[in-house]
Order: sequence, then structure tokens, then C-alpha cells
Amino acid sequence: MTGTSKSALRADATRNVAQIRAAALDAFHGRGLATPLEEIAKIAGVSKATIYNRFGGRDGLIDAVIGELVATEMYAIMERAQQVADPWECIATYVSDRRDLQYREPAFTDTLRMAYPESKNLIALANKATDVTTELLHRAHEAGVVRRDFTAADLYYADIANGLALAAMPKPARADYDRRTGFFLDSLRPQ
Amino acid sequence: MTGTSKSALRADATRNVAQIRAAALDAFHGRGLATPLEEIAKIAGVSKATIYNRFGGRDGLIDAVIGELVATEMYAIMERAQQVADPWECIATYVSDRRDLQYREPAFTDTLRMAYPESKNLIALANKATDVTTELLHRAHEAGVVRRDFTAADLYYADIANGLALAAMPKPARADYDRRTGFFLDSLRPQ
DNA sequence: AAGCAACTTGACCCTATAGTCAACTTGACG
DNA sequence: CGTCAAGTTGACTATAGGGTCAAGTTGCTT
Repeated sequence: MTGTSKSALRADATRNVAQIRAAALDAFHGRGLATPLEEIAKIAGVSKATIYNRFGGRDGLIDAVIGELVATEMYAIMERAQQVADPWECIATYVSDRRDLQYREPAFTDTLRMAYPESKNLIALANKATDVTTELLHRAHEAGVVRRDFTAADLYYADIANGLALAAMPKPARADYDRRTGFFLDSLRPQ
Repeated sequence: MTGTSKSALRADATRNVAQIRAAALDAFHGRGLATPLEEIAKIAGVSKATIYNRFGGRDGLIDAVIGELVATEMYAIMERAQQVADPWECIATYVSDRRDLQYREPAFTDTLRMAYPESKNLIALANKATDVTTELLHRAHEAGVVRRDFTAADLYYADIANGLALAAMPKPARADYDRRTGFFLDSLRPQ
């Protein structure tokens, strides 16, 4: 063999893969995972068909970039929460950080929604988030800092609703958004 | 003249108008105001072009049915709230009734969102709802039963978010939905 | 019952997006 | 440096929905 590369890709194909990834990151960041592939192709300077050749379509492309786009930040959020000792601060940090990521990254809401069930990496992320939510909420319930009748499904519903509103309306000012997150957090307390 | 009718519509056209209205009420009720016109035409037993002939398109059709579809219930909600003496119960009733209507009638969320700005009747309804919300919230603030930093825009945002989630996800069980409405109401209280 | 304006409609066109493929181009190896 | 597999792409198909119109049909008036 001539190198350490494991791929049989030709040089031009390798370059195109890199350009398409970069374009997808850029486009998904601004518009979410539903960005038309033709637009991504244009940014990358290739034709739409090349995306199908290299990634097999939107699902494969999502699989290829969701890590850099969302997974990194999501894992940071989960770890950050896990490091907060105070039970209430733990859940409050987790919820606030999720809301922050929704505000900055529409693709995060697409991930939570499992908008592309064929993308394995996306589904894995969504499931991981669900697991962590369940776990943190369980602890919060045990500690008595979150009302017993508030479930993981309730948090899921509220966050999807929030993400859809963000996508469908003019983006609210950060201050308004954060105040609303505060309201939501208040509603979690017992009584 | 041969009758008291003010319209110059021929008998077959009159019949079609009635059938289209009925079909639109039915379809909008189930699917919201975005139902494809072709589907409404099929239910009505006419061609899509006839809807354009009689109503001028979706906006005109919405204008023709939004009253029966949403306005009646919306005015009932506003009057019901206005009749509750206790300031907190007043706002709680108003918010709960809006959520209930969202659950039963997707077109109500379309109205709140002003999803069809060309439909005058829809816009008038949306504005009326905004006025009443502002007025009731003002009273609630005066009475000190709702936190000062909760604004009409906050209620608007929350209700749009809720309506979008209802449309995008499997409909939650009524009990879950009502519990979440309860959480939301709790978040309005001072502190 | 004949004529005509009112009415309806099938068959269009247009937009946007996903997805496919035959034919052309090009990188890399012997 | 010629060969050809790998790679690219323009042009295509398909789906879904909005919107329009020439041509045909029908209710109404006299």
C-alpha cells in the first residue's frame, strides 16, 4: 500500500467529500437539517448528484456531520449537568443548556424530534438525550426538587414545542427567550 | 325580481358554494387551514377550479368559514373569561380555554399564527384575541395574581409553540395535555 | 324552445424538492 | 503517456401543491 489511508477514494472525490461536509455544516447550522441538498451542493461547488454518490443522500450526509454539528455540544451539556452537585441546579443547568443549544442550533431540535429516522447517528443521539433526561429527572424527583407529576415526556414535549416555535416565528430576542426559559424552570418546582 | 335573494348566483353555483363550505369546514376541522384545496374539492364533489371561481382561492374560502370554524368558539372563550370575577380564575379560565380549543381545533392555532395574512376575517380574529389577552393580562397584573414579567407576547409564544407541537407530534392523551396546561398556569404566578 | 350568460372543468403551467442515470471527464497506475 | 475504473454531472423523472383558462355544459329568461 502507498499510504495509511484506508479509503479507496480518488483525490478529487476526497476533496469533494471535504467540501460537501463543510457546506453541510454551514447550511445545517443556519437552516436546520431540512436544507435542500441542491443548496448544499451549490455551496460545495459540486452537483447534487455528487452528494448522492458520496453520502447516499440526506440521511448519510446527516450521519456524517451530526457529530460535529450537535453531538459534541450535546455531550458537553450532559457532562456539565452531571457535574453539578446540587440536585436542583443540576436539572436547571441541563434544561437551560438544552434551551440555549436550541436557540443557537436548529439542528438540535431536528435531532430531538428524530426528524430523520434513517440517520443512525441522529437516532442514537436522540436516544442518548432521552436516557440522560430520564436519569436526571429521576434524581431530581428523588431529591424532591422537581414536582413528581412532571415527566421526561413533558420535558420532551415542551422542548419540541419550543424548537418548532423558534423555527416558525421571528427569533425572539435573547433576553425574552431566556426569561421564558426561566418561567419554564419555575413550573418544574414542587407545588 | 323573483325572490328576496340578493345574489345573482345561479342555482347550481349556490349549491356548489354550500357544498364547498361544508367540505372546507370538515377538512379544516381535521387538518387545519393548510388542507390542500384539491382535497376539499373532492369532498365537495366539484373541481378545484370551482373553488377558485366561487371563493377566489384559499384566502377567500377561509374568510367564508373561519367564523363558523373558530370565531364562534373564540368569542365564547373571551366572554366566558370576562364573566369570571376572581382575577386569577379569570386568566386561568382564559388560558385553559384557549389550550382546549387548540387541542380540538388546529385551525385556531393557524388563526393565532396569522398563517394567512390575506384573509381579512382571520386577521381580525387574531387581532381581537391579542387585544383581549392584553386586557386580561393587564387586569391580572393589577390584581397581582400574575407575575409582572410575564407579557402578552410570552403567552402568544407559548401558545404558538404548543399549537405547533400538537400539529407535529402524535396527539398527546387529554390527561397529559391538561397536566401540561396546569404546569404552564403555575408558571404564571408571582415568584 | 332557443339563445346566451353563467358556470364548471379537464388539462394545463409553474414552483420546489427528492432522487436517478447515461454519457462524459479525469486521476492514477503500469 | 495510454488506458480505464472511478468519479462527476446535466438532464431527466417523479411527487405535491398552487393557480389559470379555453372549451364545453347548463340554468334562466323571454
